[in-house]
Amino acid sequence: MSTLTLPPQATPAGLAVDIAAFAMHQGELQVLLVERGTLPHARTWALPGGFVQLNEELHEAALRELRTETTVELEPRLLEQFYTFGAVDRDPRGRIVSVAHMAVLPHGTVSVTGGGNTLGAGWFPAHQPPPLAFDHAEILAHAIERLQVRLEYANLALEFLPETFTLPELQGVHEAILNRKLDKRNFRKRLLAQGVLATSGERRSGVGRPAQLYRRAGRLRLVGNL
Amino acid sequence: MSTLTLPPQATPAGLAVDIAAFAMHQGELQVLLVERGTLPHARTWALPGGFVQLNEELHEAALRELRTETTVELEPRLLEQFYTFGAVDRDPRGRIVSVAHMAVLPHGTVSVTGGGNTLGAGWFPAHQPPPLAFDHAEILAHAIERLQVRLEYANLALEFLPETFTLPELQGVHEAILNRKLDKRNFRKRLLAQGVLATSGERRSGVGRPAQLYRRAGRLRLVGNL
DNA sequence: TCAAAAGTGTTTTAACTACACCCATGG
DNA sequence: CCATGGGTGTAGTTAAAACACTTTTGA
Repeated sequence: MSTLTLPPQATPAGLAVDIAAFAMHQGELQVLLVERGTLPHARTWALPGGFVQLNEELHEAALRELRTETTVELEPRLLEQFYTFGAVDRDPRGRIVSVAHMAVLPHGTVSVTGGGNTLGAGWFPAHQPPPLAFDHAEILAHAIERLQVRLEYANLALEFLPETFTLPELQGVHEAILNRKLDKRNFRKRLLAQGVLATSGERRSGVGRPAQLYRRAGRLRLVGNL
Repeated sequence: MSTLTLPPQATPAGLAVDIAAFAMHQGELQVLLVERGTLPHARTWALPGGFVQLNEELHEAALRELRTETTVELEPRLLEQFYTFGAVDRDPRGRIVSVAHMAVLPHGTVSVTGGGNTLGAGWFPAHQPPPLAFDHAEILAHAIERLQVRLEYANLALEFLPETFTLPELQGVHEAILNRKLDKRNFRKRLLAQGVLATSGERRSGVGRPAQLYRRAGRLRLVGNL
């Protein structure tokens, strides 16, 4: 597992992945964090992540770390590498380069428990995270930025919701990601004009007037590269 | 230089950088390639690149490789990491992960010669490159995509030009990067409305009517991260 | 005076913003 | 009947696209 035929001029560095995994809970954008159980930064919250194995692809490593460090029940709906953090001094253990990924976990992904070397796992407000280990605060900030960019031209918000959903729910996802309020009428106009939503006939009961249910009319998203 | 205190679970991989360095020549977007002198892919054209040293930042490694593999006279005006290519089988020597960078070399960067392990270096049409080693064709394609995106909201095209330039020259840079023709009147309107150009008084003589010279009125670009 | 390249305006269209009231339901 | 949340339309503004002729210079 550890034998390697690198050329002599290659100075091996530690290769890691970190994952900023997002979900919506209580109408808020939340990020999945783990409490580190080992040094450095023991008992500090961090993004889930770990070292890449020699025979696995980067996004496979990200998925594996998500699954072993936190018990999330569902498959991520989107997993995308967004930047590689490689500052010489970012990890006191030596030169460790982290390929940072952004993941979207679908609706229903709620209970998370620690696993592997972590003391625990939990959801935290993505826009106001607790103090984080290493350079993970920076990584998280960039992940949110990328999430906001993706929101525009992929219809990424759908990934946060169950198969059928109402327009106010969808608007809530957009607002939580962008961290600002949107105009109801303009939002509906824009989304419906895209033609990617189909009405799903039924209605969902609540406190006030029932809302029209929609489902996606279009394509799927891929987990993978670029 | 090669001693490292990585934790035991870290499986060291080779860490490399590759650079897609662009410049404008003869009104065409060109990319800097080197002819490999060593196996694998000896005598094949490739993006300049190489292994990152343990004590250097990723963008420093990219600059160093640019300088040692190709003799380029000038500093790049922009150097930006854009994606990390880490497929298990992308390099026959073993697991080597490449943090790909995009660079813009300013006007005047013309003569390039090989250096280091390369047999030679030269400029090639970026949109129609020769066959490339490893996964470098894919890397180059993504670099061009990123260049096109950056063109919009950074005024990146200025980086390809000397300090003073004419609007037709600037339009030519945009057209070469986007690989399509633009409308002269709309281009001028849009660029001048941005207010980042200042007239530079003088005029440059040529075949037809002389053109107004401009210079940037605004900010500088940084070499570095994000 | 001709060739060659620079320069210049208007109209149409699409997209985004701001903004206030009525509707359907459950309690 | 009232509280709660869902649903609807218009007018103004801004940004982009299409489109053809005149001006300045050197040869």
